[in-house]
Amino acid sequence: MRLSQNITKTLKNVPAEEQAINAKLLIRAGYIHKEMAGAYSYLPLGLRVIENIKTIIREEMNALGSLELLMTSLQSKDTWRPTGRWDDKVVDIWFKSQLKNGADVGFGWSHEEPIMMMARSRITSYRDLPASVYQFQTKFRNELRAKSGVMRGREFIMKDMYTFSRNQDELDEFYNRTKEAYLRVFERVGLGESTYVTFASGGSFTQFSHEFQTVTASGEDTIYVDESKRIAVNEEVYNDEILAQLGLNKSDLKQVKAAEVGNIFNFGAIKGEQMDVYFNDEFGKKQPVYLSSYGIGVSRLMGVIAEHFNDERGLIWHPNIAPASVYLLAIGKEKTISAADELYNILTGNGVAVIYDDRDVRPGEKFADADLMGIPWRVVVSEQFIENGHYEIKARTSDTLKHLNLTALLELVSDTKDKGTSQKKRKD
RNA sequence: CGGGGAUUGGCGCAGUUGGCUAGCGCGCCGCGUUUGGGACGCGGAGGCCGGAGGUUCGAGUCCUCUAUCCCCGACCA
Repeated sequence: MRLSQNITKTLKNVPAEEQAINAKLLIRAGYIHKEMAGAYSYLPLGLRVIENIKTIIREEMNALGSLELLMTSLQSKDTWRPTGRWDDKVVDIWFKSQLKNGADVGFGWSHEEPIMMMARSRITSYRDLPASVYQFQTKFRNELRAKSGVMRGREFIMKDMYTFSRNQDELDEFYNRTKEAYLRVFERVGLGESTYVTFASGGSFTQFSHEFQTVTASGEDTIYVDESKRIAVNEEVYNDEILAQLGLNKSDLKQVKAAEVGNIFNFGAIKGEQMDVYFNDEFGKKQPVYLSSYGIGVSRLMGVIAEHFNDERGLIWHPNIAPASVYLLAIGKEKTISAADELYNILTGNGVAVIYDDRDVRPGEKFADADLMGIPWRVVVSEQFIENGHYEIKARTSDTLKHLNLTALLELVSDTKDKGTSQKKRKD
């Protein structure tokens, strides 16, 4: 993209109402716009990050054999009746409204019940199982208090996956594969080292659910991390008995703040029984469908990453999710500008995402914006090096300047992104 | 939902014990000089002071109500 065409401008001042680092940086750099507390729009740059995160998740979910679909945001009251979760006293974060005819509708805060309703008439035989679907959806949750920028919104983007299984073993097998896939997702967005599989409350369904918690000072949860085992325990289930059960020693655990970026649930047969979703097994016997559900907060993930990777100059995106790989600018007049135009076309033609700062402003401003936006590579076309066909290149994370010819430049900026799932790579 | 803080051009802020055409910085527009880390000069535009009601000769400033935002806590399937 040409920066002269971008609708946003970077800001020197942050709106005073934003305290969270993620919101400050994302707003200053032009990634998001606040509509109201807990509701943010994704501007062109922000949307690119969201889409890049989604692409990674999509690849990993597809590799599990799950199929993408898209459910509705409007939900019927009847759908939620069997489990009692339409009741505001049971679920206190509902947004609700009425149709013109007076019928109640809810705005989806989860799609567990709706997916079961959908499955009821479609999954009728053991031959239909196992099956898995996922979606990227806007969820609505009427939080009493929105906070922390995009980390706890009333409207947010979530990837939710639902898997139907014939029995507990089959469910567990998928559950464990998904756990691995989730770890790959967090690895690929750059949070691998600071994200832990965390034992958390399983609600009324199982003893535990598994959360994926990223260590960050702005996190809302307190967890106890065993760094060598790469496992953590949420404080909500932290006690001697459970530590013994998990084989963890109190002395190995470190208490840290963390943000929940993913959560996976094992519902067993309960949802199927509650919602009357049964199938006939090979003996013609009626059996409940086993359900498991898997969530990743996509927009929250962007916030956590922004919180996690930044410095005094601004954001620092991992190459896999950055809105562009290269921030290109020319210093000088006609000659360097036309050389930069040419380089822009070459890079773009080679599939490199480029933010081309073609604005008529001084270099210092462009450097500052390149840093604030957090683009992995900064490429400068200048008179000094144009003669021998060299470009100046600098990584966002380093102060070292390199001078490379076109071939070397292309190689460098294309190499930083991974090319798909590690699963895919193995198959190749 | 309990407690605390805030609301004045697009953004950040100032505005004394109520007083005259509500200021400053950033940003924006025009002209010129500039061009390797957010340049400078000159000239401009832009404000129902969150909203409603009240006190007063006079309200950004005082009173009442209300809305919104932020933070701490509670909540978070």
